[in-house]
Amino acid sequence: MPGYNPSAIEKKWQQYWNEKKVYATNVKDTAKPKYYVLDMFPYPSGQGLHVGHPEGYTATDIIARYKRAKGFNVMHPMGWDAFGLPAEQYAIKEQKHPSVFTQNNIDRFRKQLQSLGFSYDWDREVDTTDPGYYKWTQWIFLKLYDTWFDEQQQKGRPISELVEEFEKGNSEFRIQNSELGLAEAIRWRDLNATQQRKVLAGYRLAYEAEVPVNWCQGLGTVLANEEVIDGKSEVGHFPVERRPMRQWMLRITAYAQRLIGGLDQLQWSDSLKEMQRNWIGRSEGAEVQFKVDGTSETITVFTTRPDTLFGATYMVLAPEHPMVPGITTPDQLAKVEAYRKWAASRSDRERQEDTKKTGEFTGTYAINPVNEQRIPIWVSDYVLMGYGTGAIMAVPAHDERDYEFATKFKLSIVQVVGKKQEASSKKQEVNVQKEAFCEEGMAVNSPWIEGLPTAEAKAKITAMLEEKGIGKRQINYKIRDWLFSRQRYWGEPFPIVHLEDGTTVRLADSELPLRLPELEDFKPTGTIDPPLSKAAEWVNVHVVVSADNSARVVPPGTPGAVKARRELNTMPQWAGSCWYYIRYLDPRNENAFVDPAVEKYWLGNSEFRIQNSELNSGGVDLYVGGVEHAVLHLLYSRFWHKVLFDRGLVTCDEPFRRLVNQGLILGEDSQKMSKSRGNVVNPDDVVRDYGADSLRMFEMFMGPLEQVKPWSTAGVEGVYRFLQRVWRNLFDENDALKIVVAPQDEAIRRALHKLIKKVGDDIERLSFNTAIAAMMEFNNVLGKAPSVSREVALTLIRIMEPYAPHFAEEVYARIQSSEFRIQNSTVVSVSHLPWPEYDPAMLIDATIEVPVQVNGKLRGRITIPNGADEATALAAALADAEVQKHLAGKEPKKKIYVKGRMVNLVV
RNA sequence: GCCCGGGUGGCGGAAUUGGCAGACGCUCAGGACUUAAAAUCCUGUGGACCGAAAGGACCGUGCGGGUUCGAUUCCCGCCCCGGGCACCA
Repeated sequence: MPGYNPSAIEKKWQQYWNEKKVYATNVKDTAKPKYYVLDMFPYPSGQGLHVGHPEGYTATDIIARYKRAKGFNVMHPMGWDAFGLPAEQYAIKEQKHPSVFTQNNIDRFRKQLQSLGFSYDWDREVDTTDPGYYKWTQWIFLKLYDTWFDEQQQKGRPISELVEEFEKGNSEFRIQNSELGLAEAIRWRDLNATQQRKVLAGYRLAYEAEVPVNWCQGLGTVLANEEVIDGKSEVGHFPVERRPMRQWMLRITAYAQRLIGGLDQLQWSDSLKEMQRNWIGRSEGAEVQFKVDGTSETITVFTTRPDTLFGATYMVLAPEHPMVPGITTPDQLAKVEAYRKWAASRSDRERQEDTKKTGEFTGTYAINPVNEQRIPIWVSDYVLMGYGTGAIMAVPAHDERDYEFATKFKLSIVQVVGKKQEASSKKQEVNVQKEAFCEEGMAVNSPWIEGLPTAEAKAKITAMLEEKGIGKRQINYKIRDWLFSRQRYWGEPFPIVHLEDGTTVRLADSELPLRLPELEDFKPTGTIDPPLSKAAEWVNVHVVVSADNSARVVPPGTPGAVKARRELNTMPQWAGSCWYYIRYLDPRNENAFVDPAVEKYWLGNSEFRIQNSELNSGGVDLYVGGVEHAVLHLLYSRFWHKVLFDRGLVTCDEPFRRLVNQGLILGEDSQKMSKSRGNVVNPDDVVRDYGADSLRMFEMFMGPLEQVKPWSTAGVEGVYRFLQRVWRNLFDENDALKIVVAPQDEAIRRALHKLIKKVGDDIERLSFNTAIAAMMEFNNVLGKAPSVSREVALTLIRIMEPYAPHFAEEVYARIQSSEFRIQNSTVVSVSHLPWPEYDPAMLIDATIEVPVQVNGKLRGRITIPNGADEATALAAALADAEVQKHLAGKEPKKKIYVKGRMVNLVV
């Protein structure tokens, strides 16, 4: 059957591209500017590909193909984030090893992706479950383990440098460890090895801690804060409870300021940056010390409104605050203890759902340091131990929560902020007895800062507190350290062993990868013991520990060997995806996680800057993926990257320079696609019925990439018809090429040059839908032409290639073979043609049509020479019959000519 | 409650720097081809008004106001939708 037939051509070209490695990247071709375009790492689920996947993947593929044609060295890889719960749970159910299931899924996913004609360099494929990959995940973990954060320099430094600082006895680096109760004057060399390890453990970016964690019984593991939504697990929606457990943590809080600051230079959407800022939650304020009346103790509170200090009429401690038992009076003790028990029994969920104020009076008073007033100290669970100091000064006049509490427990409310007086406006009443006034304004009833606007009042009172030694400026963050261990089998094992003295040491690099033990039964144990506890032989080892605290596993009886137990937890799924974009650059390197020269070219931010670009081109140039990773992957990954940067292992400080979130594709009924609604579209079916090129084109034609939009089968047919129409403009009813060698008429050549410019500009700004519209428009014009020249045909398919690569390749091959035989040895591909240049002169028409308005309303059109001056244009406008009619003989009092745009006459 | 997006025909959307609102596609209607249908091609398709017709005049980008010769675009106030955060002091 003649005509455009995708099923007959697509497989053929996919195979050709694969065999000839048409899209392989030469990483060392550093003479060219680089462009790194990345898709978010897919989890190869058993469900296979969803129509949402090709949306982002087609967008990046268009960019990749376009940039190659523009002379860039393009990195466009794909791989698998393959560790994780679904495969493990399925494997348990099916009594198979998860690796088998994972490999099957990967094969299916790869096949599906290849059926869409993406120009990935498949030789760079990575798989997080491959020991050749996770060796380096473990290696990076050890870099975190071997790094401490220097607050002064705001930078991660090698732990060996901390040891040097300790050895020097530098007073700025006091040896601290609460467990050991070390004295001020302690010298590093006086500590034994165990003590030294315990001290260092308190500084490492990867550390173990006994903390209240999110335990999810349903998943049999703990979860990070970011993985818990409304008290339930993000995966599977199982209930999550607070439970103290010893777990591995990553000190992401140390990087809070850098993670916020780094956002400014990124080309990300405002909403995404805002989500990260909110999650990190920076608050500027002050810490203030309150004396406890009748004792020598002080309570430190954190406030963002130090200007309201004069309005603090009581104080609240979190129920878990360590000072509560000590300060509670004997007659209140029973009540306070009962309250503490009750509060402890409440889950996070209950707390979130029920925000009614509860609490008890401790019987004790504090002294407000600014006015010496005695204020009662209460205990209430509306103050959280995990934020600030776990204690607040309550200012009910200017804080809604405090107001609610004060009203309920009949505590006094004193106004210390009023509305700003503005000369013209009437003074509006603020009645803090009726309602808290939480806005900024002007300090009142506050001797030190009377009459000052809020911002100034904050600054002044903070300075005064610092001067008097009763407070200081303080910045707090909401973000908590990242809980990094999981009680599951299918993840990276920690390259860590536990010694009998209760300390941990790392494995030496030469011990990596630490492979997962083969287990018959890798089900969760039903307790907090991870499945790896079942691998007794693997767990119990003998090691030799070197001076730098790294261990090598040795046979028992080796001189110097000591007993050790391996860490039983595994890493969370996020570990592998934190750095995959680096591994793609050098995926088979066995000696380094990436070759430094390769890293510098592809990610470095100084030497290979794109010419004439104001933007710093370091990192991945374009990253496309779903918004669901806003505070998970994207935060974790930035954190790891900054640590690697600090340690000199990568040369740019942000991994993803420009990031775009593709919008969700809804079902044809504008509802979320779901099996239960029966509105799920399977890409395989679309490819079968219309071909990959139509699927690709339609997904781009639906609307702006970032927007949520519904699927439309009629719309797919629309772009399919478009491809057929292009085909028919080039081939006759017997598929004989009908293009001619004679030059094309000028009107069409002009339209073509405009199209070249339009499509290029639109791709640059990711406006793929308008580029397709322009191609359609051009093709409509072409269809009316008596013939199509070879030059026009080649240019058109070159422009279409990023969108419809199989189509373009087929047409190109037919044009080629009609003219000369293709040598078998050379790889011929339309993708090797450079992007066409447009001739600026061809964009300018000799005459232009300009609308003429009278009093702002469109009344006529004039045709004038392009570039005509104002006088010419106005004369033409005034001479126009329609315009004359509306002027009704009146002389315009104002004549406006916007060059080449329009004329407006005002009468 | 707070923060960030957004609101344009029957539908998806376009209008890039304040300058012809509705490009392009879908849908629908009419026509050509055909014994017929499909496919294909052509014409029309924001609303309402006057006119037999050619044509003419009006309204229109969530709502109300403002700036401007001119506003989908800028400013103020409000309504609605989507997303995020939420006792974080």
